[in-house]
Amino acid sequence: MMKKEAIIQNLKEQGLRITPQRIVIIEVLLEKGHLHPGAYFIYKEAKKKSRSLSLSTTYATINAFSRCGIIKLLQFDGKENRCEGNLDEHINLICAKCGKIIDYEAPVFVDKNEVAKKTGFIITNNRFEYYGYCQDCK
Amino acid sequence: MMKKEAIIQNLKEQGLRITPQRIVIIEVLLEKGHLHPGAYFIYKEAKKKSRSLSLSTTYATINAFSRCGIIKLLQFDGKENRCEGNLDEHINLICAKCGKIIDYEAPVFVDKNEVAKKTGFIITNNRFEYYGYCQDCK
DNA sequence: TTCACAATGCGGAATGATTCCGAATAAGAT
DNA sequence: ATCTTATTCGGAATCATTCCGCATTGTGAA
Repeated sequence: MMKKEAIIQNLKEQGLRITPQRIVIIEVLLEKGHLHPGAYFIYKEAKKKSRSLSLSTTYATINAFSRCGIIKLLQFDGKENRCEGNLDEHINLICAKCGKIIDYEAPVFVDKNEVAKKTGFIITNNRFEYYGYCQDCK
Repeated sequence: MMKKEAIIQNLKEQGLRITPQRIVIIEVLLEKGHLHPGAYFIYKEAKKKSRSLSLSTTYATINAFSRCGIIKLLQFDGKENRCEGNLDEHINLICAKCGKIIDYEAPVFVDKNEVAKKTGFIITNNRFEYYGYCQDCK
């Protein structure tokens, strides 16, 4: 994940305004990003620093950051969605019991040009996950 | 995907009862499984054959089939979940515009034993997806 | 075949994370 | 300092899915 100043610069270049709310959310993402935090967790953490922050602003900010490529949203049905700061192609190991998400660096050898040639499908994004049980829960 | 009789046999062995509702849903899955249908689509199709079928039964049945390993559920936040009959490890190409899902057979070179050794994580299930635009939508 | 009973089906209400709304506020350019 | 418009806020709305209590029905045993 980028440094705070670089993120702010990035947002400015994309025409987004830098607000106190967005700054505290950036800080939370930098401090807790490795936990793959959900919106509510981010909201709670950020609210400690900026008392008047609302949940809907947190959602709007997360979505804006995702559109800008600052973070990636991991969407789950029935459960909370989660934020990811590691934008490199990797596999997420997701514990079915405690919900912990572990980044596992492993190159996935798929040739995107070959996918396009075979199927006509243009790849813009990916999602690789293994479900199971983490060390603590198995 | 298995043949109808094999699926019924499989369900019986796992202690599930064979009801008319379940039979028509099996039929729809066999006929339309390649479309990766959602619960509502399955409900609509199955209702043509069995007039009194309810949506909640359709959900319950899909969940039961998923638990029995007949199908796999692809869960999406905000959108409908989708059913998958292809239980082999493969990558789904998901069109961001029309929602079409294409099966792409490609071996993923991850050694599950090595994952367990490195991280202590026991893999039970997987989800590999590429998002982008299909031939018709790009 | 009938019986018994747990599994299943049903419709409708509840759920809950997320989005939407309109009015108030404030960031950033001139 | 002023103006424009993105952003914020709280609460209401959304919507796929699950839950609820009660009615049916599949299935094994008698």
